[in-house]
Amino acid sequence: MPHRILSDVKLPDFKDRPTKEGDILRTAEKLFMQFGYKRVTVEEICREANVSKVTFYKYFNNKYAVLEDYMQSRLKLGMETFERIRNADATLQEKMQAMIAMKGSAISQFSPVFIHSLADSDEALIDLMNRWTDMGMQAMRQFFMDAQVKGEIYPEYSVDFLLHIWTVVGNDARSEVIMKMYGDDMVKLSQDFMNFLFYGTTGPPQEDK
Amino acid sequence: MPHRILSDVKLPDFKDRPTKEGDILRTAEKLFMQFGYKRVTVEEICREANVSKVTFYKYFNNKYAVLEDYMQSRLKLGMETFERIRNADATLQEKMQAMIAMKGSAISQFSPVFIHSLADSDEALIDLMNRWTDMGMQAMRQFFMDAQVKGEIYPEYSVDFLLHIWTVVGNDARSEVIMKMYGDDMVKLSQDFMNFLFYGTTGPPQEDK
DNA sequence: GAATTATTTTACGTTTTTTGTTAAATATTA
DNA sequence: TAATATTTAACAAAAAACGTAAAATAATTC
Repeated sequence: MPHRILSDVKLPDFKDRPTKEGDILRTAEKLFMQFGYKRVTVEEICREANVSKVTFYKYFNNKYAVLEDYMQSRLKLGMETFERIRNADATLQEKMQAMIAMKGSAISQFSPVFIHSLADSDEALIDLMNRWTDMGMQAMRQFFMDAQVKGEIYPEYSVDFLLHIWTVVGNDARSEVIMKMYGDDMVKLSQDFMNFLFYGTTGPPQEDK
Repeated sequence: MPHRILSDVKLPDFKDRPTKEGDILRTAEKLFMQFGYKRVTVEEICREANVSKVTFYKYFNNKYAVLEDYMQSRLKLGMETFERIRNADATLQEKMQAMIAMKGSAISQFSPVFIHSLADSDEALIDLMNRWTDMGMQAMRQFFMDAQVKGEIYPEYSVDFLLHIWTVVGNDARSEVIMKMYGDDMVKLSQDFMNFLFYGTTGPPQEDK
């Protein structure tokens, strides 16, 4: 059931939500990803999001409600986006680039810390998330294996190593530090990351365009 | 003032401490780095370190005492080690490899999260740490700039980008996931990381030994 | 510009978490 | 066997986080 143009792919974030509620969700996402669910307090979310506690409790019953809301949106959007990229008419490199350029590199949607912190939360949520994560990892593994067979990737790396690096660098690509560094020049950002992923510090071969 | 053989360089960890005290320090380090100082509780340190609370309070007055102890050792050892590598008779690549192979990649001694979490702690500690961090970053920047001039590094990358990637990948090199992945095959680990840093997924040129 | 709605500030009582200590039981080491 | 180290369990005290209320400001809408 393929196809759509790759540049068409975009992950909408929570930007469609009314400001304050969106601020809360975006901030919670950031904090959850970095520190896990439990370590983050609602007071902290409020502080970081520039939202007062009253406003918070106007939109959400408690921290857990934010988690549910966040997970639901992210999973839905993430799955759609990933499938589109997967089925797109494009080379491996183009697809990887699309995933990086995308806010939240699709495949590493949830940080290890976050996943771990959910150990004793709602069963249904965890299951859903695990299924999604597994599916993503599986697909990514396939990407890398194919590319290795085709000789596009150095065959000595273990697939697990590549998978891990991809996760780490992917997560980093949307970190605050990087964002500040590149402003909104997402093109340059994803270019640099792609070059680095493919060619390391040595940089791309010189016989370019 | 230079010189010593590079392979001579090793960062002793807290291994010289009697078991339980060492366990506490090592565990605290890991947790502090990942989550910052404030978010970590002494009960958590105890749990992770397999040490009872009474034993903890036998060796340390409180969490802050652990922090001080940890910082002091790390800074001292880190500075010595870094200086040795810096002054060693070796190529840039060899030096970088040495830093990665070293437990704790010297330059990115302290995680951003940890540093940030110290915002409202003891002045003296913070100053010390900042001086050390700045020094390290400065030196690393010099490394990269030199290498770029010499053509060893793709000149299109900004030094800030390289510095950041180095920090991220360096931090990752000692993450749990990676450790589990490589067991204790530190040679293969640092080899893979070096290859990746220098040549990306494409891997090293084929005219090898 | 008046009325409505959204948001913040402050304050507070309640609940939960974390702290640090005690005493007794169990391992470990010399 | 004696001395030392460590753990378990229980606990009071302190600190942190929760969730709500009332009144004051800000922003929006009509």
